[in-house]
Amino acid sequence: MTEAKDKKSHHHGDLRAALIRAGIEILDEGGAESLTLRRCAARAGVSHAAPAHHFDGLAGLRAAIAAEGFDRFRNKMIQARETGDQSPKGHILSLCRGYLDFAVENPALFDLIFSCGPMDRFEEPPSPGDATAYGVLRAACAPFVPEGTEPRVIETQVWSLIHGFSHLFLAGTFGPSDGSADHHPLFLPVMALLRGIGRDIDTASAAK
Amino acid sequence: MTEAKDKKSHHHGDLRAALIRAGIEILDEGGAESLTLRRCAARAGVSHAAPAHHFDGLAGLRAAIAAEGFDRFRNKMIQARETGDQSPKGHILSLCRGYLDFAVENPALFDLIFSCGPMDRFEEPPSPGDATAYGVLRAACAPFVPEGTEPRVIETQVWSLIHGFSHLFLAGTFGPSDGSADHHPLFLPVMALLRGIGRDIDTASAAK
DNA sequence: TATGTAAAGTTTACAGTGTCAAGTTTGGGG
DNA sequence: CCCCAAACTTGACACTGTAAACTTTACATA
Repeated sequence: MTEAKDKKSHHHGDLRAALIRAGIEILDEGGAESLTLRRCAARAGVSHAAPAHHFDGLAGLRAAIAAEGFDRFRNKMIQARETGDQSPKGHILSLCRGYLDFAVENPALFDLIFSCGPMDRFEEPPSPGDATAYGVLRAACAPFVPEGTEPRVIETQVWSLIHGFSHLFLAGTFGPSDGSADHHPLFLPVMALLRGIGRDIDTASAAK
Repeated sequence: MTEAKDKKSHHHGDLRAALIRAGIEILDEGGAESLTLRRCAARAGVSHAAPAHHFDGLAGLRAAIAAEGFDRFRNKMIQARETGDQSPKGHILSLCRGYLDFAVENPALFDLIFSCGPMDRFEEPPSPGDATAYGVLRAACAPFVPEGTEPRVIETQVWSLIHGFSHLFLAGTFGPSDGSADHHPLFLPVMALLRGIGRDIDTASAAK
């Protein structure tokens, strides 16, 4: 009856995917507070207890939505990386642009992604290459890693800077967003901090 | 009956403060999900509808708790600033240490602070001086602001970097926290990015 | 083909939740 | 002394997550 892919076709087709889709819609229509098991079920056209057969309660649904959001996040960054110039610096800057764009366009989903426990870790490298969102960042950072330095240091610097800016921007810390301009005027100046990336780290003067 | 400061002493003493206190306790015992109007009321020893006379619903209580948390946050940073060495760089590094410490020690409260809309803004300067949390940051950043540069740029760089690191650390992105060490091993290396602070900003190569 | 079985979905029920509308107590000012 | 408004209680309602029992369906197997 309903068009199903081919995954599981007992009754609904694939209710699991439908529930995740419904959840994401609800999320960016009404924010995090309005994400509800019963509402997702209603939008998917099933009874309120149906999701229990696919997710471990509301927490399970949120985790599944976060995983799907993480996928979209990765695709956004892959796409963003290719729009900038082809210099290593251009790669990183375009990546950060994509990061901020995704956060602004999907604020509730963005928050959820970082509220459901870690998706994947630096410790676990992308399976073949660039499979994970962190893998995308890692590849962009690679040219800036000095010999003998742990890549994670550079990656964490970039990641922290763009994530902090995006999160604070979303929280309204930098003032009301103009809405007109596609980006906050502080974006480029803040990213300029990455100029000094990859140099030696003087832990000596910072240790005390 | 109960010991009251002297604010309002109709029945309870000062229920408002008691509810905020109860809320913070509940928050770091059971996390954000367990913060409930009825639970706060019960812990404060009043009926479930009593909070309605002091806060505008659950959102109002959360906002009040966030405001109180913001105060503690500011005090933590003021205190942290004075523990480091007296160099400008020491000021900033100690401040960032305090930032991360607060986030780790009060994760739910930290999240709440940045989930209830902006507390104060860069636009509104600290009343006389250093009154707000941003004022503390501003003072620490002041020595690094080159002549003719907008102070907000430097402040936003520092703020974004330490906030992003703290938030990602809390989210578990950097892997499970050891728990043993007082800080994550990446903290100092990441903060080393601030070495290059205050220099000219080459918007030219970053514009494209 | 007939049948049994397990998954998928429904229905019912229950404890908590926020919120509103009343009622009740209390304290202080006319 | 009395009255009134603020502080608090009580009761109710809609909504939520969750668990249990029940019904339907699709598929494997005999």
